Amino acid sequence: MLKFQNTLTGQLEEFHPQHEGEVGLYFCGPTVWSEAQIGNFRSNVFVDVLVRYLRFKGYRVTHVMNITDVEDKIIARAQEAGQTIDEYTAPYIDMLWEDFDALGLVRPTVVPRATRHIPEMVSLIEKLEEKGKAYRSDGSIYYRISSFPTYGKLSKINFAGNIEGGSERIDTDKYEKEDARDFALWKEPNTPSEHAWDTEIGRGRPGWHIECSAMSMKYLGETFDIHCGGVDLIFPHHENEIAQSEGATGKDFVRYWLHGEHLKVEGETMSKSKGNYYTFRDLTAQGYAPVAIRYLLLSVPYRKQLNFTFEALRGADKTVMGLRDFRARLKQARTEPGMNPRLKEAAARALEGFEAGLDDDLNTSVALAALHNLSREVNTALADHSVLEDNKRELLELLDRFNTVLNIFDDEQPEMLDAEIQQLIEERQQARHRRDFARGDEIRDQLASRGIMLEDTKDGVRWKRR
RNA sequence: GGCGGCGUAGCCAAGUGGUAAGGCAGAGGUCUGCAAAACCUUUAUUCAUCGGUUCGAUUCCGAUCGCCGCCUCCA
Repeated sequence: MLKFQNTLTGQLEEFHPQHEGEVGLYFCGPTVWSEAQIGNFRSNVFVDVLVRYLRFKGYRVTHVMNITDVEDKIIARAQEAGQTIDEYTAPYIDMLWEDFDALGLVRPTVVPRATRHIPEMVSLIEKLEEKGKAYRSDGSIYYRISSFPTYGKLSKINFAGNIEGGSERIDTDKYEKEDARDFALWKEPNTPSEHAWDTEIGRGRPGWHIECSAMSMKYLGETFDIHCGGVDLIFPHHENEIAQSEGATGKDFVRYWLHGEHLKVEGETMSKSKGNYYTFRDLTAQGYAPVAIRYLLLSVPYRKQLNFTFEALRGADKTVMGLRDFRARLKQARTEPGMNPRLKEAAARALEGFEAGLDDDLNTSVALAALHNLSREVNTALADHSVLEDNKRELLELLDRFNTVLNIFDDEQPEMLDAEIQQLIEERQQARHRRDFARGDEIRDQLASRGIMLEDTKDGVRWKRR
């Protein structure tokens, strides 16, 4: 039984989608004004595993990830560069998809862009105005929080006590707001020349929060199943989404709120000033494999802070290699007909452990342990040739099933060798038959320098690319 | 100041009121012409510290120390 820790209720709850067999899921995607850093990708990997596991369980998933391509910083920077908003954001969006592919992230079903959904936002704001939940001030439109009594239910922030303590941070003079907590739904242009949209509610640009409310409800309905994001979005972003959406529809907005924890780097906050700020490309440029980064990011349950260290990343790299070699070895194994009951049982146990782990609020650590235990048992069996034909088939199918969720085995293995390399391997075999080990080692080193690692076995020679 | 999370072997970490998953690294061994790979064995009497509750706590409670996050636009 699949269970999630729901931020809204603070409880571990059984998951039942509102429509049998179908799941609507929204993830607050990136703001495309700079290159994303690895912490962003931890959230992406979390959502990726979540979507993949829901599909593994047989659900049809509509996976929506927005792109915030309009925002004050974007408007300002585009203007500085003399570019349109689309021109300014295009390279960051291209980079996003390259990183997505490299990390093996499944593409979302729908990727709405804020700039393409201004009418939806406008009509949502109009609806709020009609209901008296929004007001105009100084050319902008604000949400009236006093009209939404349950404000704070997601973040559990007690505003009665908080306003007193933290009020210095709110510059009440700057905004003509009724209440310090009120937030902008629609902002008037700062300057007449600034990029803005002419709409029924005036000239301006949307507030950040309204984007997600408008786009999620457009594609998933007024009530949908799962909304994900990083913990930092709980307040105010998701709290405001609830206020806007529920204020407008009068219905529950989201049934399960799941929030991913942040990343620490070498035990500290990642920040540019500390020099420990890394983008995905920083790591791949240092030679770390994307799949190793993926493995490290998914190896710790999403609700736990993950301490990102280079030692751990190197470990992840070795681990992924080991698993990949394990599958390749199993694939190449020569087997006798039949089924070894011990291994059949091991496979069943692995599947059970894998599902039990992921069912428990997506505990990937436990799921991976099940895979590693299977790997050890099968490796042992491989060593004494007790893997039989039916086991091999069943185990390979099982690994493929696991991989639909984990996506850590890439199929690099049986690509065609260059004829030249093939020939060298053949030549080495002949040299070894002549007991000419010097020549054999020479060829082995030659291949190694080209990234082809040889492995001598009783049955012949096995190779792999490194 | 208010609220929340965490502190488990060299590193990343799971976990539970009944005696410590998994990965990486380390040590020894098997195999091998040497390697590599693989396999086997091994690596925390102990879960930040100090108290308390309990027959029993790493797991519950309290205090202390340390780290991280949120408290208006940062995954």
